[in-house]
Amino acid sequence: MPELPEVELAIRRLRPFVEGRVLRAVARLHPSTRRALPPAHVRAAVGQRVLAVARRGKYQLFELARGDRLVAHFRLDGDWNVGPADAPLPRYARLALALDDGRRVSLVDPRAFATVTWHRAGEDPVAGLGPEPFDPGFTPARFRAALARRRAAIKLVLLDQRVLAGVGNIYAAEALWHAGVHPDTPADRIGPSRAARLLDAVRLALSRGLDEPGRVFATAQTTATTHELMVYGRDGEPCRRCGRRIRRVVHGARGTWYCAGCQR
DNA sequence: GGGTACCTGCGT
DNA sequence: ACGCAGGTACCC
Repeated sequence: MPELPEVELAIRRLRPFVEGRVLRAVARLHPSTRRALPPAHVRAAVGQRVLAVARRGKYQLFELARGDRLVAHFRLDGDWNVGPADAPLPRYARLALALDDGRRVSLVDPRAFATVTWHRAGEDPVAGLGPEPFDPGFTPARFRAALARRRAAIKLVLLDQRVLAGVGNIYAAEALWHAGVHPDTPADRIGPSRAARLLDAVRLALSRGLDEPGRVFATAQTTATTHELMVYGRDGEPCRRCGRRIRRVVHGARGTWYCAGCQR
């Protein structure tokens, strides 16, 4: 599932191919992309140069020459494929951008949940989105103040993109494990020191997703390699810190995995 | 705060 | 053949 780290890595791979290129055509290949991007918006985007690709949370912003933007969101399993424009489309291609150098960027998305939308210059396409987790201005005190306004389970609050941008189901569970915080803890009962620990844990969990795969990383209690998960999806397996069986519960129709031994 | 829709592959 | 998974928008 693409969360902040996977989206960031996808953008880094894509940038060399699209920055500076002109969009020659946009093909909408599925009802989902036809709904999100009507013909008038396709016409507005075609012919423009892509100046840059930026990320906000899990959103990808294609900055076009006239100041408007195409904004992509991978949702559950979107990804980019880059290839020659005359090659067969990849399986599950839902949208294709033809570039002026003969290449084609395809949005590959089996479940067709991903969206690409167009936004006029001056419009904020990500209004209401919370701070970036790695923004140095996002301090533990600000994080704690945001949590203090919420009574819901911390697991749900971490997923709320208005509180923090880019954390999804996987990294929320991972961060709570790193911080030793129980997922059902009411957010407003997390004090300054635990908030600071949790913000560090969010950053650690996201960093591991951004890291070179297979790199060894260590905490005080554990050693693991990057992209190895501590709790997510490990129902019934032993906790890597204390050995207790990882449990799975459901929060608002979404699985949460945690260790009852070391998350309080 | 919960419920539903969107969509398709996959596990059962 | 059935039903679940999941991020977000939109319903109340």
